[in-house]
Amino acid sequence: MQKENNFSEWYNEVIRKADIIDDRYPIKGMPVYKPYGYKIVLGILRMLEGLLEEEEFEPIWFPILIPCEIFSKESKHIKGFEEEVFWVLEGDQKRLILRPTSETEMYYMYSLWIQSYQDLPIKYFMTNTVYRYETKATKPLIRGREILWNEAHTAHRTKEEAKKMIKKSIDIYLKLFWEICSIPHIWIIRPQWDKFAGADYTIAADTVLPDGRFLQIGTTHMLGQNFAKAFEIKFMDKHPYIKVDDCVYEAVSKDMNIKIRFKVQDSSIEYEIFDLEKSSIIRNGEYRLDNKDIFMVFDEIVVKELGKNFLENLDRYKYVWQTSFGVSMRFAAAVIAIHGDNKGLILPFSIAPIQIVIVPIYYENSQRDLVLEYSRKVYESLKTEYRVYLDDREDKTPGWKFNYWEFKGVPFRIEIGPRDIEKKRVVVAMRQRDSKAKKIVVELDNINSTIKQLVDDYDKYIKEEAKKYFEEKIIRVGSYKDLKRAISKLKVVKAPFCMEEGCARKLKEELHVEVRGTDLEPEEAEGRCVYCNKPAKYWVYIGKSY
RNA sequence: GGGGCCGUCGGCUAGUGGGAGGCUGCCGGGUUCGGGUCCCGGUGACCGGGGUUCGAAUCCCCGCGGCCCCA
Repeated sequence: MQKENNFSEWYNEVIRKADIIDDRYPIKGMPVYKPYGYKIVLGILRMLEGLLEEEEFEPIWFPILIPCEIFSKESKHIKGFEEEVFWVLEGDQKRLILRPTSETEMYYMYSLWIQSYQDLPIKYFMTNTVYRYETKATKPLIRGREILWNEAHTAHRTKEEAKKMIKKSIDIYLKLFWEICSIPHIWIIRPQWDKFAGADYTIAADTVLPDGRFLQIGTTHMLGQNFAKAFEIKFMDKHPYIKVDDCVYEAVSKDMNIKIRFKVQDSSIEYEIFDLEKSSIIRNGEYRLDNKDIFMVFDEIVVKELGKNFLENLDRYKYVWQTSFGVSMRFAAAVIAIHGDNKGLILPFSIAPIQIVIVPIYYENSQRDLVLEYSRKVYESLKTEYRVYLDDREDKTPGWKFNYWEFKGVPFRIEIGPRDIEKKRVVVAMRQRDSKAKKIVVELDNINSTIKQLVDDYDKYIKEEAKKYFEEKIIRVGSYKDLKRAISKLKVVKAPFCMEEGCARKLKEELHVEVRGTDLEPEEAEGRCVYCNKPAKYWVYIGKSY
């Protein structure tokens, strides 16, 4: 089983043999996730939930079914998804769908919940399953019809806040992807023709699998006010008048360089309009209050004196700004595919279902009890801090167990035999890429502190390996010839591009590659488009993809 | 959306019109145990439905499922 030569075969074999999935369940694209595999996926999702909760997101649950009228509300959204939803019949009527993503069902309720700016921001997440009717070939964890994932949905008062949330989502995912799981990846702004249906723009994290294909492991969407308008998610905003003193209020327009100041009296309001540049009063006046709300009178004065444009937010009944972002179990596929080797899985320490396995070794029955007792002691001393498993099966030889647990990607193995008991030590073996485990003799007395150190070493080791791998996967090319050669060598490329959709389509037809998009800070290109030879606009990422 | 290939014990596979066999796993026993011990015995399958035929795992049709290629 060669990972480099035939990745697809390797992947299929590993996920079955390592007890990740059993795909014999007879529905296309719906395999069973076995405990070992499910624990990996859950471990990742729990880490993510923890990170979200640190940022004051709250968990929430919505139903799995969406009435089709609600689903259809945002026109671009439904266009993007209508062909790939599962219908649920009510009687013989197609009225319900299995959610393919939760924007519509959530935002239907958001419109009921949000009334005031004080209700904002809303930051909810949901770990759930979504359903997409895939007709093409499916692949466990990578493309299925049932997707386990975590989606977060926020609503904000201003565009700026929403933008900040986009940035925050990237920070959160960066922690999960790189710091915790050591998956190298790049953040890419998707081209307009490839954004999420209903979004203003989409930013996605892409990694590259060993077969040279991009795999999207996380996405974050600026939804703008598209869903807000479709679902009427409006709120009464804070008035723009700032109280500067007793009975004195001010409003400022930086665009117009103008400030207006109100002084509230018993039955009237005096106002002064300043030119901020010249710091002089342009004009002033007085208005009768007539028992009206002072802020309504402020509005009247502003409109009359300065026009509706003075404060763009004078209409205080506004649509929210929204973002949504998600990470699916696809990410677990990246962890398996990128770290694994020809001996099976290699798992990041923090998400490994079993972090340390203890293998007792003995030659004759007289040693057996002693070794097992010693092994149990070591097990007890480690189990509060780590997920440890004592493999005391007697029908398997130590050599068999070594290979078995290495296949499953257990980071550390502790070998305990008669020699170790004598010397009050253990042998710790660390999972290594494509070679036998690295063995380290550890004194029993400082086993806990040594393992702590070894965890750091292990983490650093898989990060270095992954980084090396990833750096070789992305190649900068300037010509079509080089692009073609790179693709044939199972790489993805960064190339100058004209940014025309038609050009991207032709590239897809000819080389079956996709234009994935630009860097977050798009890198301007000076030369010619790698395909059509017209002047290039930006360097973009191009490659085959899942 | 279009095309191709495929489906045999739990897994891998041989058999292409007339005996369903091997390896592995699993169960029992013995032997081994610091890198997948070895031996003996047992267990276990033709994806579902229809058709052709004296006779079908094998040929034909439909369905379900898998893999690959093209748009």
